[in-house]
Amino acid sequence: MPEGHSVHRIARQFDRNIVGRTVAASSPQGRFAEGAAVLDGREAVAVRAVGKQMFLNFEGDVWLRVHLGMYGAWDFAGEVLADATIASANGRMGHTNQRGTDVDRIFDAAGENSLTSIGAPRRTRVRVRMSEQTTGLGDDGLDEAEWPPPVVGQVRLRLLTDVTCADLRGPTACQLQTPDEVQATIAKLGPDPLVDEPAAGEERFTSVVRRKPTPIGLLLMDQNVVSGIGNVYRAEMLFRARLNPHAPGRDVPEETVRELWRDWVRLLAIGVETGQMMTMDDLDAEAWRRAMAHRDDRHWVYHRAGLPCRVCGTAIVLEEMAARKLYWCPNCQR
DNA sequence: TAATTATGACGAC
DNA sequence: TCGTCCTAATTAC
Repeated sequence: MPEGHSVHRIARQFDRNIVGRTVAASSPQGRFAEGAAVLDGREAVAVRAVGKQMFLNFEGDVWLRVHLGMYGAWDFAGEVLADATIASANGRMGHTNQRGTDVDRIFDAAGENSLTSIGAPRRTRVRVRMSEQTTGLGDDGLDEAEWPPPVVGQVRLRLLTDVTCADLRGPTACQLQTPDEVQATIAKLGPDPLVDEPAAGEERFTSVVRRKPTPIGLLLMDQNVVSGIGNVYRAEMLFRARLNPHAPGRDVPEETVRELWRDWVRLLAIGVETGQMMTMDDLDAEAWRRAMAHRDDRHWVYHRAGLPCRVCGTAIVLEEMAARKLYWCPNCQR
């Protein structure tokens, strides 16, 4: 269940581990058999992330478009070169675990959860979702692990290089596109701070929001207005701006709208760096450490219905907005 | 074992 | 505004 930061991190994983390699592609589940057949044997040549979508380019002008939706995820297994700036050795991407990272159950050479990799980029042997049948690990970690890894559950698409396995399950979209179709898809999306020039993005975002009668709480979630914001970032950004979710876009002061964009630039960067939707970044070092360690200490309002507002003590309200849960403080956000 | 939940988005009224 | 699709982890019974 990724918002924009996860997709950018996933794209980086593909850049490091899949791009530049020839893949064996298959659809164990069968629902993407035709597409997998087209990809099979091709070299991945580039990857792009825009908002919540990832585009993987293969030789021959073939593109794979993936949108994870609410429960989609990529599982990486085998030898995975971790990015130093990706603070964790990444296995499962797209989902969050209870600690709130977008990594789930990574097993290192010692067979224990490994959530930290600091320093220069390095090769990390990772294994996700060890089954009961998994035998003991050798000195070198996963020498005795099966290769390729056994398929577990509903795998829509498996991309296999000599050393790395990437399994896709549960995506809301997984399709092949021509270069023109990729362009058309991206053209419909609102600005993404990591794709567009921040200043240009700010202009686009501001001018659209300031024209609409739509509640700002809906506009932030509208991927045609701004890319990558989901239900968590939406609630948190509105609180950080002390903004009433129901305020029509055109009634929000221009400077406030610009500040919303700049806040998204900031939060997305932190999210990509840490792998966590850390929205309480204005904290001292100790509070930051605590927030990073405990998922429950990480948000101002998200998932805090009925709990006292961290600023004023008023009970956080939960309401439905466009069939999604919206959390906000009726006192702070007037 | 079943119900519930989830960080999305689309199409039919 | 509603129903629908995608899947697995967590919680309730």
